[in-house]
Amino acid sequence: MDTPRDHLRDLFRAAGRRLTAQRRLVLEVLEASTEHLDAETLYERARVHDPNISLATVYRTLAVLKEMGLVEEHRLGEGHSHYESVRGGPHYHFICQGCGRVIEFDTPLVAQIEQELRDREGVLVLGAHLHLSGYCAQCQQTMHQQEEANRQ
Amino acid sequence: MDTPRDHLRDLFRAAGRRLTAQRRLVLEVLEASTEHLDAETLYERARVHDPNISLATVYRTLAVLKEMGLVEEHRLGEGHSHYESVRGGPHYHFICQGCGRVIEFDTPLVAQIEQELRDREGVLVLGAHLHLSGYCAQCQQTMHQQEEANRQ
DNA sequence: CCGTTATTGCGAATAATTCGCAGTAGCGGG
DNA sequence: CCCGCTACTGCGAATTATTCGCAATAACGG
Repeated sequence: MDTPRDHLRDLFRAAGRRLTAQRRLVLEVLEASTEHLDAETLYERARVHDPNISLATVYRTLAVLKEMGLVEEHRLGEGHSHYESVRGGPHYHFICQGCGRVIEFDTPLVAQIEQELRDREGVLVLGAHLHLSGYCAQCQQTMHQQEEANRQ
Repeated sequence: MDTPRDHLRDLFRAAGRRLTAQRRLVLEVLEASTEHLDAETLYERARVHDPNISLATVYRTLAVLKEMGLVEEHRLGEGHSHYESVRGGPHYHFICQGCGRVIEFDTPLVAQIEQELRDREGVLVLGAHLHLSGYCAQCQQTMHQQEEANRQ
């Protein structure tokens, strides 16, 4: 029976790459977090376990993991990216323009859209990012209150 | 009866902003293109009509237009953004990881997803980006051929 | 036509990511 | 278990994309 670790090494071998301590570490840090981490945060957390790891390696590792489909990159409107390990099914994001809060959700309708596009265009869909934006319930209320205040 | 130009000025006035020649130009360049332009390209094209316009102004104008909802920003995996003037309905993108080709499409299912989220979370959805990726029909074929070649 | 002040152009500053290179370490084979 | 090949790493410098500070300019309401 395969241990998860062996399985991981096989994945790398199959991709013609080497499973290094740094790559394992980056992946572990990502999997240990439920949030989406940016490269800098990831770097800091990884450094706790390996003070010698470099930021460049973090970036290079993220690129590799992304290419292997183990990690997903999100660009939520800021200047930098956030990364997340791919487990469970795909899921999508709503980001509040007021407070920056991110709501994650899932829906089978995206798969349906992929299906449609596959049928219509003959494409092979490997990844899907759905990024809604607007205002969360809380911020909508805040805005209404401000409007009333301005009207005085 | 309003001319389109007057209408544009009103839009800016309503937002407490001024309609300058540069802003008009950036918008015109964007509307004249069917593709998504990045800031640099936009800058070059704008310079044809106004050699003095600066790249900083292009960026600032894009930020304003985006805030006003006249322009949409797309981050399709590269290091930089692409911009597109908002006309017609919303539409979504598939990008081929092989050749970089972008297929635009539309589907009412996204509106349905928005609806669901609105009902479930009480959020107000203002923008939706759906970004699928994978391989186009052509690149899939190319890949199969390469695989066979490697097998020899 | 005037005054206020948003906007611009310029070049410098930042932020995020990538690169070049010399040294290190995976891992397949003996 | 050791060797050799070469992918990978750390480092600091280089790029790329975008933003900022500031003095000069120009929109537009009155």
